[in-house]
Amino acid sequence: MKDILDTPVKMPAHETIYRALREKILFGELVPGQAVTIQGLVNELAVSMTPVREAIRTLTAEGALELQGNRRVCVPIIGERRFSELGFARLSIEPELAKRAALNMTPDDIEDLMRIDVELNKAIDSGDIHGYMKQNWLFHFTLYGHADSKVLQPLAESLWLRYGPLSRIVSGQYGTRNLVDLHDEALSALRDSDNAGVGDAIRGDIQQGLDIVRESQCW
Amino acid sequence: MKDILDTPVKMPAHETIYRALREKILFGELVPGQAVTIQGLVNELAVSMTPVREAIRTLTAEGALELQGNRRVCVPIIGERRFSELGFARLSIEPELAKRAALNMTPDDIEDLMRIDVELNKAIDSGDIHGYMKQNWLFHFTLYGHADSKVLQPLAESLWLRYGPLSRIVSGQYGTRNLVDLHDEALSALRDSDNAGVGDAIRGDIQQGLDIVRESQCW
DNA sequence: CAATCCAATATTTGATCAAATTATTTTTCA
DNA sequence: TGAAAAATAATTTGATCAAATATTGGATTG
Repeated sequence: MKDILDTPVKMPAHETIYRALREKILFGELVPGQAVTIQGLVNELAVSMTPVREAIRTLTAEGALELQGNRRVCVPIIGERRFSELGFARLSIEPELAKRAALNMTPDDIEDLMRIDVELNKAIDSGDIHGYMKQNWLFHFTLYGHADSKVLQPLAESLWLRYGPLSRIVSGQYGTRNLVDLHDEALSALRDSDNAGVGDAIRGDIQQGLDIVRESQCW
Repeated sequence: MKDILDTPVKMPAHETIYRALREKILFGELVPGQAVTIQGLVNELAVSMTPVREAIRTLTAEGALELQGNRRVCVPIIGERRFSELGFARLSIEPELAKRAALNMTPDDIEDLMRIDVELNKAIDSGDIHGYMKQNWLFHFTLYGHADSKVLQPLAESLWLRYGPLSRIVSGQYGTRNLVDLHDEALSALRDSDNAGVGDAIRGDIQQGLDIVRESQCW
């Protein structure tokens, strides 16, 4: 019989490597165009090739990395065309995910989200770009997590992996001062159990972010 | 300097393995719940572990395979909940993809699609389920291919990888006799350069398929 | 029924080979 | 002779394999 405490204390190396790389991409530590070499990671992380290869394969399948013809991989460069697709997909998936999440959330869950929003605003006020990136991600995905979705959530994660580096560039250019979001509207709708309203707030939040990136013309 | 003929004659082993497995899942040769072991593939395909691991990682990231807690992998079992998500995502992505594809298609491209539709109908008439699965996939994805989409198309492929096994089960239960589609409507809209109409036809086609699977209650 | 052992399987490593990039040298032509 | 192009060598990187290690699930046994 399985124990209730089902926490696997030991994580496979490929999983560890995957998470480390993923974080770097998601929060913009790796810039678009930057090469990611297997051997480089082998040396940097003191592990063997196979788990590194697996981590890279996973990230590549998720769109976070891209195979260049010559069997090299790099962080993809997003042009206007792909940005448009990314925006369409995010607007199609994430509001629905938020709506489905709202359906399942308890007052405690909402408080968790409020705490994250507080941290987020602190990061904005202090100009901490990495903190902003992280808390913003955390806000969206602790929300989405409550949808208990095995299909839509991975899709959203894949889209954020591609959006992250772009967003990081824009934040780096303009700082965090004039960043705004519709998280308060989302939280307010959550408290009112207005599920559709949560979806609408998230849609607005995404649209706002997309507009900022589009205006910055970083391609 | 590089030659104009840049055709890589040799494909990496992990790519070959990936494609073979992918086909089997896509066209229902592997049924939901079926286990996929690394060693099994090593013996079956007479290759080494590393490329097999990579192929499995890629398919897992695409949702075509699923990690069971105990580091085993199997073809995922789709329940009602996930089916609903799958349907929502397909309806959100694929009509848009079709619309964008229509924008770029020449009369020759449309003829290619008509030829595929002829083959598809032959497969239906002869009760060839595998042929039906393959030609139906081919119809949708040669269409989608013209959208030249690096974001939406991979999403659609990922969704089909999960939809395939389900669709195969239903076809196996009821045969190909009463299968219908809206491909003629799509082709007709294509000939009229009615891009939105192409999207609508594909939406209808997908909805029809979803309804059939839902009615069959295969969970 | 629980603890322990065993077989099957997954994970990781280090080594080897092949391909691609970069650096260097040689050749060619004005 | 000098500069650009071509060829070649050296280095880096990727792909594959086979062996060693670790984990899991089930059988065995007390």
